[in-house]
Amino acid sequence: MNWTDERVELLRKLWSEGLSASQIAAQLGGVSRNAVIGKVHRLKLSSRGRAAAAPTRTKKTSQGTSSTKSVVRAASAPRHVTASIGATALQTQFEAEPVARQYLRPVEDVVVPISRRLQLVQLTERTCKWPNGDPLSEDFHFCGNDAGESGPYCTYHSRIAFQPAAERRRAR
DNA sequence: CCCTGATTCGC
DNA sequence: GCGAATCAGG
Repeated sequence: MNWTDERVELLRKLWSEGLSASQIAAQLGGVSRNAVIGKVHRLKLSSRGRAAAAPTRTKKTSQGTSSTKSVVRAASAPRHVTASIGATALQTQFEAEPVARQYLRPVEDVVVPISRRLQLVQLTERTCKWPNGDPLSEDFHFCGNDAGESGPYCTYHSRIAFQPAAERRRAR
């Protein structure tokens, strides 16, 4: 994959909108998050928002005898807060979505414990793939909780998906 | 362990 | 210029 003008433009857009490098990579397709980050740097459009920082990194180049322990923290700049729920926020949207906004209220999660409300692109092999909502709706998302290694769902949804015969009779 | 971005450096 | 490997942190 090469960086066409269109792809670079999309990269710029998504990056400025606050999407993570991996999310951008997922939407661009054909590139890794590293590629995205590398490109972002080359385009000199890092920072994304406010002040960058003063890393003062002296890494690589034969790291053997290091004695640098300078810890000078610069004041963190005010962040552009994007609506998010959970650690890995969902900031994914394609074109349309100015409609219904979430009220950041976990109220509707009475039956389904806690959903990380992940978008399809951010599911990994360890995230619960239990779908919630109408696939045709903007609100569609996946549970996203830790699914461990034993299956496609988290412990909660595993029980629903793989109900013991006895329990299933009652549920009917 | 999952994830984030930042940097370096061989290609 | 590109991006994997690596680093540093949450």
